[in-house]
Amino acid sequence: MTDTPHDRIDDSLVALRRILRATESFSRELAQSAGVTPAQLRVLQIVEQRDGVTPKALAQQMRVGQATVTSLVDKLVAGELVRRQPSEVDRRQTHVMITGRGRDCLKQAPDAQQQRFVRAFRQLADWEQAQLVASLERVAAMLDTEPSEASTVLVAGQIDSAARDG
Amino acid sequence: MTDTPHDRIDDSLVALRRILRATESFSRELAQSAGVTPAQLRVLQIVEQRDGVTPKALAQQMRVGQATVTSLVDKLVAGELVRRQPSEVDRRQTHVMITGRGRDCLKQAPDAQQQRFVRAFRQLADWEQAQLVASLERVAAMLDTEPSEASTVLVAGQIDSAARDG
DNA sequence: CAAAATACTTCGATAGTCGAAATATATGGA
DNA sequence: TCCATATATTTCGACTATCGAAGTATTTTG
Repeated sequence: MTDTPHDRIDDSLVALRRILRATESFSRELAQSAGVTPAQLRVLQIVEQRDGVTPKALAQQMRVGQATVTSLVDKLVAGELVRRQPSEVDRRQTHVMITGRGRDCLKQAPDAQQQRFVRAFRQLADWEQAQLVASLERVAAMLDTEPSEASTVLVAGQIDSAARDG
Repeated sequence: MTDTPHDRIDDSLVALRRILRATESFSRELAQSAGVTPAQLRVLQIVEQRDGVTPKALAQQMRVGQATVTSLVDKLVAGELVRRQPSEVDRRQTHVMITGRGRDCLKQAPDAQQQRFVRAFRQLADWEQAQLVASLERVAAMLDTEPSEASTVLVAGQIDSAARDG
């Protein structure tokens, strides 16, 4: 037993995979209910938090090419969830700004999964919560060496509402 | 402090997001180094574990449409990583079988990220490992209500090799 | 001021994904 | 037996995400 770390690693990875899958599918649901695709939602979330962010910064934070960002922003602009505003300072740049409709879009997502998580989390004892956070952070550190650019909260809007109304 | 579960939930979600991102990008790297795309790799992993699996089962396990599976299997077949074999019993069905080349493909992936995880994990004390697994499973349960169909190990092939050679 | 760098968009290509329609086979009555 | 219905899969058409390369506009540098 002592010399079978294999099983535990295996279990960890299975659990990680479950987390991954749940989060993926949550992200898909959420995006759908908000009327945008997951990738578009990521952009929208970032733009909400860093209003006026440039496409380049978006690309870096999301770790995709600028061309991709252009195409995603195009779609959000078409849906009037964000708008482009040319920079006054450096006219090569544009700023991506969230619109009222964009904010609404972020707010109104029902997000079954996340509420479930939040609800479950809040029922844990204090020490359990603390331990869970510590464990998660530890795992994250084990996986993620990067300076960890974008640590945009999973779904910023919902956290507030879900965590508050208890 | 006691009435600010907000921060902890927030921290959890940030950590989850980091895990998610790390796993995503790991999955991409891995897939690339194996010469297939992430989605194709998922198929390959499942086929390795359940040799002769049908497209329908694949679709259910991966939670995508059958059309998607067809297209993914097409590509793997083109690369000779799997082959299709018509069922003898029910001739509507086909079985997807992994080839030698497919197995090689799964084995030879370098996977920087995962090795890092495995290495870090194995350096933890016994009780820490146990606790981490418990926490991960707990979080997975909190996120994932489903009967959790596909819990294919994250990357089956690597675990063996990485966990063994210690 | 000309050359090089930078920010962004456009264009063409590939992959994943879906739903609907088509095809082949199986099964269950009458 | 034969037909209607159900099932397994593929094909087809459409859309999104993504990339790299080329193009455009602007800034910085020498």
